[in-house]
Amino acid sequence: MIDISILRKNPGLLEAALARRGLDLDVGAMAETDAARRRVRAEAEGMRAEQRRLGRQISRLEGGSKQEAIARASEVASAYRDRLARADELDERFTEMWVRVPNLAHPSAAEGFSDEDSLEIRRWGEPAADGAAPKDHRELGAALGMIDIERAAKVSGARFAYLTGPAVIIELGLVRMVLDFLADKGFTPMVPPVLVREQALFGTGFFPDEDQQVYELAGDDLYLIGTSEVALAAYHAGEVLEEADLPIRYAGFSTCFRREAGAHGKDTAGIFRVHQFDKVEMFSFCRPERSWDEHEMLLSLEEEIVRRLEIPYRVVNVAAGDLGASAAKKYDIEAWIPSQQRYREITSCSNTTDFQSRRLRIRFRSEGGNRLVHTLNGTAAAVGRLLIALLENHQQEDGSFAVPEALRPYVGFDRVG
RNA sequence: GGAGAGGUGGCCGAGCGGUCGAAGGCGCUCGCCUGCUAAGCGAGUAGGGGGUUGAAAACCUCCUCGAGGGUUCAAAUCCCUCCCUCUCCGCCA
Repeated sequence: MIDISILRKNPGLLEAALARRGLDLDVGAMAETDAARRRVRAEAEGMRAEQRRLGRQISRLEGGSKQEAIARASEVASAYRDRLARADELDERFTEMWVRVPNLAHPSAAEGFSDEDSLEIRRWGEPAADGAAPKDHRELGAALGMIDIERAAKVSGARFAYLTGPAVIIELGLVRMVLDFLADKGFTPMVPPVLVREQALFGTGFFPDEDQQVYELAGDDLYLIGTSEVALAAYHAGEVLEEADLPIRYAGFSTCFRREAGAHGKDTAGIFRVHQFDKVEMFSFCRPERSWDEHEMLLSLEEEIVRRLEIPYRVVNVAAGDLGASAAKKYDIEAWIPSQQRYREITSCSNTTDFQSRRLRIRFRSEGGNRLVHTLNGTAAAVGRLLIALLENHQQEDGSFAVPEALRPYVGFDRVG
């Protein structure tokens, strides 16, 4: 949710912002409904004030004059109820529209509407030439006893995998390496709940826009998170934080669940796009003034992790029209995938400014009143995709996999195969 | 899963149909006192909408005592549903 004052003071600006995202929402209807709801609510409140005045008199009256006053108050009360119902109705109609308005894209977000419009910022490392790394992660994973997709299909269907043997040790080592690295930078490690209420998903902006991506439990009003961002953001919902405590940074490790509805036929090979994977996610609550610095910092941490794993990558600035509802700006890191001879997304880092904190009511105490914090999130390690990048980029001529130096102390071996 | 007790401001905690957005305490802010600090004394201190204003301040007003409904002229207070916490029993990694 964005600050409503832009609708009241500068609807043209809002229209332009929506156009930049390729959205065509009826700003005029929003402004009209907003004005109507305020007018009607003011009328209702006037009636309510009168009713309360009468109520206070009644408590001091006796006998006949009391009965008379009660009759009068009764009339006012009923008129108020009608007006209030009308105001609630208008509120609801307005909210339905307003909730669809995404965050305003930052001026520095790339122009365009799809992933092809992403703006490359920089590259690092030497991409393996075609043929130099002959096997894809699927072949390697099967040959080295690390990934079993066929049996996963038997048990759970398409887009699932068993990680087996050395892959498990590598996952745990990777997670531990990244948590150590982040703890050292002031992040508090967390293992959050993976089942959350609807409110957490609405608060983070996944609802109503991306509800088709989210698994819902049949018997309970709970949903499986697609990223620990949801549980980490909602952790401080409704709270007033101390300014001196900011920024508050968490490193959440959790399994993530995604329905991948509408992705049929896309990335069907291997574990690039699966329904379940484990991930370490960075999340930060900070003062609004520093969120753009914080964004750059989170990106730099992501890059450092990928560099330590010696994976060639590039950083892109995602196009405004390709952003999720909550993000004002987003950087993706894309790893070089030799078998595909192109860069593929392995991390993503967003500044959601006050979009989530407004919905979740997360504020901080500051001079002159409480203010909304800014929230940011960034992938530290998406295990499945990192495993792909690691296997393909560090495969050896003899078909084995060489563990990158930085990871060796955490896994206890230096090669597989 | 069964039984019981609770959810009140930044925190603790009283109130159990009207004068209550709410006693008291802690914390915080300002002032006084004091070699310094502590203590003491005095004052202030919930959040969120809307209106008014060029904007702010000031002012007016509504909402919020876990959430949502209901009864009533009037609800923190009575009724219903749900959520959460605690205790006991059961079950369990």
